[in-house]
Formats: sequence, C-alpha cells, structure tokens
Amino acid sequence: MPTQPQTPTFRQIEYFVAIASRCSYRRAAEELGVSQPALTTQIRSLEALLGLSLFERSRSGTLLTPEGRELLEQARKMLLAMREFRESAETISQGLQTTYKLGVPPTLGPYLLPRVLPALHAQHHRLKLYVREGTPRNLLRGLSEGSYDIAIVPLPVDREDLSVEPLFTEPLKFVIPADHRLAGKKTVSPSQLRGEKVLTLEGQHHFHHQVQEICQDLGADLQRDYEGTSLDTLRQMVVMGLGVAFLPGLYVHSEMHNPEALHVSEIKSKPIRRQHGLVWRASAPSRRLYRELAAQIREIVSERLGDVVEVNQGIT
Amino acid sequence: MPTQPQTPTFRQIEYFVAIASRCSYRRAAEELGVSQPALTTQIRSLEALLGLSLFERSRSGTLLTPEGRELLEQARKMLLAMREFRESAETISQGLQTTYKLGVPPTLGPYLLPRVLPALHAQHHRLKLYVREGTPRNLLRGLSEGSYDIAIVPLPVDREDLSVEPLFTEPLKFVIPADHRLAGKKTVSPSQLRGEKVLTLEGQHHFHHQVQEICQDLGADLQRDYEGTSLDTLRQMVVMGLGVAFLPGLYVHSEMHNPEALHVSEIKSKPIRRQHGLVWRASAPSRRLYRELAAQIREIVSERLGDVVEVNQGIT
DNA sequence: ATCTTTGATAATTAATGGTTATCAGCGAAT
DNA sequence: ATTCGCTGATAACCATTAATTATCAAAGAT
Repeated sequence: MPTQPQTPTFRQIEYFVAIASRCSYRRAAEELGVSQPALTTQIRSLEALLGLSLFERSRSGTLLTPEGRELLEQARKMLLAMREFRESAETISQGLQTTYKLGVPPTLGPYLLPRVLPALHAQHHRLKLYVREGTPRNLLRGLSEGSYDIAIVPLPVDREDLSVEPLFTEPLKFVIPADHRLAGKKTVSPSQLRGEKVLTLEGQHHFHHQVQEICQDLGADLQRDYEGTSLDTLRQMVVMGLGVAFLPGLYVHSEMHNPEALHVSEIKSKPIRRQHGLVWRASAPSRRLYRELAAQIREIVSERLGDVVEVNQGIT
Repeated sequence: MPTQPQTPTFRQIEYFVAIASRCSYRRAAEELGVSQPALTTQIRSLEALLGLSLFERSRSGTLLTPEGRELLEQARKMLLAMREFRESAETISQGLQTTYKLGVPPTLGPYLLPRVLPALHAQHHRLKLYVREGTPRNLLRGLSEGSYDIAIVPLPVDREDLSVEPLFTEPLKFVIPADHRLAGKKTVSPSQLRGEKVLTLEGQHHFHHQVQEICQDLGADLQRDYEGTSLDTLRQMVVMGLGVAFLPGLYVHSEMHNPEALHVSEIKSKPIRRQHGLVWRASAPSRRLYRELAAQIREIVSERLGDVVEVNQGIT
C-alpha cells in the first residue's frame, strides 16, 4: 500500500481524453494504436486512483460521468501542456534557438557586439543571447560555475576543462594628445617611448596586465597613480594630457570617429595586439552549436570589421 | 523502432524538474524516494527522446544546459497542470461538488426549484445543477442518451435501465372562475362536474394525459379545442371563462397568492394527485450521490412545502 | 433468431522501471 | 601526494506494469 499520494500516468490521461472524445473504448483504442483491453485496465486503475468513476459503461456505448466531464477539461490542459513541452523541445533541438548566457570583457563587448549581434540575429531569429560583462578572470570563473554558457575572452586560455575557439586578433592603437611632441607621426619607434607615462585601466582588468607587458617589452613606464575605470575614461585622461595610452582597435574604430584632440599612431616594431576567442565548458553538450556560433561570428566580423581586425582560422 | 512521435512519461518530467531544482541527481533521488540510478536512466531516455541534452553532468555537480533551462519552464507547467487535475479529482471525489444535468417537467420545475435550489446550494456550495426543462417523455429519453444525468418525473416509471427514488406527492387543485356556479364551495362532488368543460395542456405534455384520466374517472369532459401551452395560459383561460381546470398544488401555491377572479376547490372523492420521483440511469456510477440528493430534496421540501405536498418515504 | 458491437476478463508476454553493488572522475583535506 | 568523500554512470538483476491475444456476456440491429 503506497503511502505517497499516487499520481496518474500521462498515458492514463491520454487514454482518458481519447475515450471521452470518441465516446468509445474501441474506437479510441484503434485511434491510439493499442488494443482495447489496454484502455480498460488503464482507465480502471486511473479511476481507482482518483477515487471516482470517469465513464459510465454500458453495452451500448460509453458515457462520461458528471465527474469525468469536469475532469476532462483539466485533462485536456495536461495534453496541451505536454504538446507545448514537446514542441519547445522540437524547435530547441534544431539548435541555436535558445537563450545562451554570453560573457564579454568590458573592453570588448560594447565595441564588438553592436556590430555582430544584429547580423547574428538575422540569421537565427530565435537565438537569444543574454549578455553580461565581466573581466576575463570572472568570466572564466563564471563559466565553470555555470553562470555563463559561453564567453569571449582574451587568449590564450589554458584550461583543461574549457574549450576554446579563436575568433580574431585585434591591434592595439597608440594614442597621444594632439599637442604631444609625437603627434602627427604615423609611426612611432619604441625608443621614442622612453619615459612616456602610459595610462591604463585598473588592475582588476585583464587589459591592465596586457598593457603592462607591452610596456615592459617597449621600455615604457606605466602610470600607476591614475588608472581608468573604463576605456572612455582612459581616453578622457589622454585628452587631458595625463599621459599616453594603448587602446583596442575596435574601440578606436567605433568611438573615435573625429580625431578631435587625439592622435592615433602605430608602433614601429612587432605588432601589438590581443587575440579573442570563444570559450565554453568542455563538457557542455551544446559544444557543436558553440563551434558553429564561433564560425558565424568570425564570418560576420570578417565581413564588417575585416579592415580593423584580423580574423583567425577556426580549429578544424 | 516506433514510428509515432514518442511522448515523454510524466514521471520523466517529474524527475527532470526535481533534478533541475536541486541541481543534483542524488539529492533529487533522495527527495523523490527513489534510487539515483533510476534518475540517470530516466533522464537519459528523456534526452534521447527529445534529441537534446537537459543537463551538463560533471563529477562536481549537475548543471542545466541552456536548452534544459528553457524546457524547465514548460515542464513546471506540466507539473502544475497535473497538480490541478489531481486537486480537482480530489474535491470532486468528495461527492456533490460537480455540475449535474437535471431535467424537470415544465409543469413542476418553475414552481418547485426556486424553493429547493437555494437550500441545496447552501448545503453544497460546490454543487451545480444545470437545469433543463422537458416533458417527462423527453426527459426519460434524454436520460438514456446521456443528455441528462438525473431528472424529476411523474411516477410511476417502469424501466429496467432506470432507478427511481420517490420524492413527494402533489395534490391537483380544481380551479374555476369566480363567477362559476360552483364558486364558493369548499368541496365539489364528482357528480357536480358532469358536463363541465375541463381545460388542459397540449397533448405532448404528460400533464395532459394525467388530467385526461382524471376526467374519465370523474365523468367530466375534456375541452380539446383550446389547449394551453403552459400552466399560466391555462389559468388565463379559466379566468376568461373558457372552462375549468385542474392545476398542480405547487403551481397554485406559488403563483396564485391573491385569488382574484379564480376560485380553488377540492374534489370530494378519492384524492386527486400526482407523484414525483428522481430518476437516473441504473448504471450511473454516481447513484449513491443521487440517492443522497433525493433524500436532501425530500428534507427540504418537507421543511418548506410540507403543507402543500406530502413527502414520500425513500427506498431504503 | 442471428449477427454485430459493446466493454470486461483471463492468461500470457514484453517492456519498463526499479533495485543494489560498484565504478571512475574530481575536489578538498590531510 | 594521498586519501576520503562526493559526484553521476554502469551493470546485473528483479518486480511491476502494461501490453498482447483470445474469449465472454450483454445489448441492439437486422
């Protein structure tokens, strides 16, 4: 004797509705593709479970009882709910039709996504991306914890539990005030940087460390007293003459249409740049979709931003 | 290999939601009172059926996939629908909480039910009666066909497939115009009726035949040229002097408060009356409730109309 | 009367869902 | 580095459930 309140089987509900709408066990059985005794036993046990009679059987047809009539409505709702469930599953299983939680660094997202998302949406109008910004460090942690499904982060990422698909390589531009002694030069050699105060973001940002490395390479000095909280503040600081800075190419491309008080140069040496990749948990069942997504992002970027960044090869 | 589009088991949905809301197979298993492998296999087959992954399993906990996250909502709706179904069944199985289709003759319903239904409703506030009028003949046919669940009809009813519970016996009153030669007499003997034109309803009404029999007994003449379509028209016809009539006691009681132009007498002989009973299909699973209902109707009638009709004993 | 149709029943088999015992991978604590 | 405790997956087995076919009895139609 089960102590728990038993719940009906979905199949029983199905049979119930089928019989009720045909007013016949046999016809319902035929329609359902099962034998008639199957219905008899299922309905009997359902009735026993509910503690009431659903049908009034007679040798001449089957009739709903008042109780059955009442429950039929509810039962139909169940069928409907199940149908909707299955339909959702159907469309979702087609791929790229769901909401994915995407993480991006604040030094990339606002300058990349507005160029990419519309095209992506056009291709998969059921695909939704729930975008959240975070530093690469937090993004990777969030990935592991499941608060993100995918993320765009600077490469390299060397973690066994994560899969990476490279997207594109973005140059970093050297930015100086318009009244700076180096302003006007198209290229600047590393030796000319000696003694320059290079501004950068706060230490928690990955971008900070990147610039730090670059400065070590080039022999420039990091200005650690004033650190920007965003690329925009960084740019303002340069304009105010607090120093020079390296800014991501996509930022320069999207935010600095009119040069105003700033001058943008190249560094004459090995190229200064950062690489972005799409990452996800290696165990993610949707990994095939993510690869597809990466490919499409590359395609879109190559089409719309090909002159700003260099698109990478996908891992094949 | 099943060619039909398989549908998930309700149990699978249940397990799915349980695991998703606990983020753990083992905890969900514990809560559900089953072993953990049971969940593993059920979810696996559900995933196979849907063609997508619901969970991302790892050795350190379980995570919903984006697809699973999407479906979880739908799955919860299913649980809800099932819960509502079961709750409905629960209350309905308590008895007298549903809508029953009740048939009454037009010569009784309007004069009986307004006195009975309110009290009935007070006792069972979930009970609903869907009342439809029809001649007894049609009521009995409708019962067999299932368009009524129960009906109040004149007795006797002699049908094997129907169960009858007697309710009460109602006297028929002799009604004459105020200016009639017999007006003013409290009782009238059958011999005084000789030659009187007795008005009645149209032939399709059971009441017609009843009056016909009475007239044969008493030696009175039926006026067949003008027949009323309702008790009200019948009364009007008597007022207009077209003849005399027999009217049901309940009608007289509820519609003729001020005697106006009509006089009501008794017939001095064997009592003239009709008996009403509650009938239902003998095969109806709710028959116990119907008996209960009959008992309650008797009780209410005895309380409120005991001076007008004579309440019968129930079949015990 | 006879035949068809209704749902119920019985006996049997197939499938399903559950169990216990055990495993392998990971993380945390030693 | 190793151990321990946790995760879900797996295997082998068993109980229950749900289907099958064959048959029945009752009611209606012919």
